[in-house]
Order: sequence, then structure tokens, then C-alpha cells
Amino acid sequence: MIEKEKNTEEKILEAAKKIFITKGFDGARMQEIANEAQINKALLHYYFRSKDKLFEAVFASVFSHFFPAILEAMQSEIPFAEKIKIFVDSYINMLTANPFLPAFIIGEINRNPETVLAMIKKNMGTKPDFLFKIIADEINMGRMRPIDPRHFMINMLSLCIFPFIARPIITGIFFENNHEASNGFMEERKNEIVSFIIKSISVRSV
Amino acid sequence: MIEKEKNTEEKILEAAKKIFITKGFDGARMQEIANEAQINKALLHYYFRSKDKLFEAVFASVFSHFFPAILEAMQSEIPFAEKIKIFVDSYINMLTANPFLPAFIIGEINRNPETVLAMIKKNMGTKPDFLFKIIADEINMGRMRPIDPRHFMINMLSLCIFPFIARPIITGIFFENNHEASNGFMEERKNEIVSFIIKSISVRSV
DNA sequence: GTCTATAAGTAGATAGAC
DNA sequence: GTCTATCTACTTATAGAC
Repeated sequence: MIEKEKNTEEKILEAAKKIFITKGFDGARMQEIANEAQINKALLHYYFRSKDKLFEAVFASVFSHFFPAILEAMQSEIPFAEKIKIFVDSYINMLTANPFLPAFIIGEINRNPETVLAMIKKNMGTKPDFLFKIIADEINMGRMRPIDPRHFMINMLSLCIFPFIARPIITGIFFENNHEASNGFMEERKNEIVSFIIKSISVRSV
Repeated sequence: MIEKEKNTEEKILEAAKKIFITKGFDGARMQEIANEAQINKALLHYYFRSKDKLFEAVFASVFSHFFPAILEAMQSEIPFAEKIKIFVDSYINMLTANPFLPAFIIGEINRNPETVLAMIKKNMGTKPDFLFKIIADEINMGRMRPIDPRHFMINMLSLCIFPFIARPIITGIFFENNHEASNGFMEERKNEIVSFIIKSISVRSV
């Protein structure tokens, strides 16, 4: 059997992921998840006691994708500009593969901020300090204009993530709902964002 | 009577706005809206036939804030850098006054993209073309590096809006939920974003 | 483990008195 | 216009057979 038969728990999680991501917690129906998983409702409760528990399981699984392992690559001894390029490329690749991730996480942030915050803190560990150190070093070496590392990180994340959040609008307005064209545009953004950031941190005065 | 008594319809709209914005369409309850408006459920249906109609009314009202009238100011004969500053300042002021607006609109974009898209198109009119022309002129005059106006607009909006979407996270991680400090940070971003953009569009090579 | 049937509670919406 | 009471449909969750 060529890995075609998944066990029931996996089938449920996969189905729940699809429904929760597209409908949100409140909009999702246990019946719809059961249909999607091709089982009946009672079995959902057998595996995951309640809708809440099922959502938690899905969120934890989905959330783990949100901090690409690529952060590790930023430790290497390559130039800062290369690190930015790796970060942006990786993030946009991840979002292209999981376009609904940002909206899903935002929904949960608003529904349940404390829980999400705790998960983020746990997931990041000491990474922020580490990133801040890289930036501080770069500034001290005179290779980057002085800039609050917090603002810098937020700027970088904003440029990567927001377009995917606003994607239905962008695709509708700029590309008349042509998704291929929209994909190409997102691909373009990789270089666009890197250029934008690199220029903006240059030490030369304008 | 010093404008203290609002008519019922206004009371309902205000209450509905509060509940829909914090809970989303699916999470909001007509009963909760009625309580908030200090009336009973039946009256909600008397004024607005259904939950859908009530939401539509709220969304249309809220949505109108999303395109600050400040776009008009960008027509004036001031330098491009000044226009950017006005745009960013206005947008962040608006978002500071309405912090939940972005998440609310994103929720509706995902629930009902076509309707939102239609509203945006209607609201913007010919403004995008107008903005694109300003940018194209700036590039042709050699005062701005060549950059796709669509990317430029999205970059500017990303830097302004995204931090408000991610605000619960930012406030939690950087400011241990101290909202005053977080407000100060958002205020700082005005200058931060403008510097970031101005440098990034400079024609001087890095 | 998986199913059918059903309980228990809640939602939006309406009827009808005042 | 505003209220109370109620209908109908749907939702999560459980009981119990196999």
C-alpha cells in the first residue's frame, strides 16, 4: 500500500486545517470537517474532545510553519545583504505555498491574543535577541544607517506579509482576478523588496 | 436635551459596529448587539431585516474611513517627499484612532472578497491612475529611481498598515502589553517609515 | 474505532400585544 | 416603535449499538 491510506487522525487534521483556514473558527462547522474527512461527526469528537481542542491542534500544527527554519541560515558568515535576500525569498516562498496562513493567524490573534502571543514567544526562543545583535553589529561597523532594530524587523515583515493579506484586493484591482499574473507579481516582489530594503538602510545620505 | 439621546437606529449601528469589529461576522451575536444597544433583539430585525443587512450597513459605514480624504492633498504642488509624509502621517493617525479597522476589513475580504473588491473599486474611482501618474512623473524627472508604481504603493501601504494588524503581537513582545509604550512606538513609525521610503527611492546608487 | 440517533442548547427571525 | 414570547433550524456534543 503506497502510503495512500492515511490513518483517521491525520485525515481529520488535514480536513480541519482546510476548513478552519478558509472559514475561521466561528465559521467552521464540525459537520463540514467530517464531510471533508469522509467520516462522521461523532468520530471527530472521539479523536478530539471538542471543537476547541481540534482547533488548538490545527493551529499548533499550522503555526509551526510561520517561522521558517531559514532564520538559522542568517547565522552564517555571509554579507548582511545576502541574509536579507535569503530571509525575504524564503518568507515569500513559504507564503506562496501557504497563501491563507497570514489571514488565519490574524484571525486567531484577534480571537485569542494571549494564547497566540504565548506560542510566538515559545517558538521564537532567543531568536529576536540574536537578530537584533546582527543588526546592531551592522550599524556599529558603519555598514548600515542607525535604525531601531524593532522598526527594521517590522518593516521587513510588513513588506513580505501584507501583500499576501491584501492579495484578493491586489489580484482583483491590478490583475482582474488573473491568478497567474498575480503569482508573477509576488515573485517579482522578492527582488523588489530586497532592493527597497537595501537602499533604505544604506549609510550614504540622500 | 444636549444631543444625549440618539435615535434607535444610530444606537443600533454603533452597537453593531462595536460587536462586529471585535467578533467578526460569524462570531457576533444579534443578542449581544441588542444588549450593547440596550434594546431587544426584535428591534434589530425591525430596523435591519437580517443580520446580513445589518452587517452590510456597518461595513459600508466603517469602510468609508479606509481611504483618507488626504489622498486629495497629494494633488497639490508640494515636493514628492512632502506628499509621502502627509500620506503616512494621515494613515497612521487614522489607524491609531481606529486600530481594529484593518483586521475587520481583512476578515470581510476573506469572507466575501467580491463585495469588498467592488466597494474598493467604487470608492477609489480614478485615484490609482492619478497616483501612478505622480509616481511616473517623479521617475521621468529623474528624482526617483525606476520602480513599478504598483510595488511602490503596496510597499507604502504595507509599512503603514501591517504593524496595526500585528499590533497585539508587537505590544506583547516588545512592550509587555504596555499600551502607552506601544502607542509611542507607532508614533515613532511615522518618521521611521518616511525615512525608510525616501531613502529607498533615492536615485543615487548604493 | 466507527457508526446512527438523539439530546441539549443556541442562533436568527417572526407573531402579535401594547 | 417597542416589547415578550415563541418558532424553526441548526450546532456541538453524547449515548449506545455494532
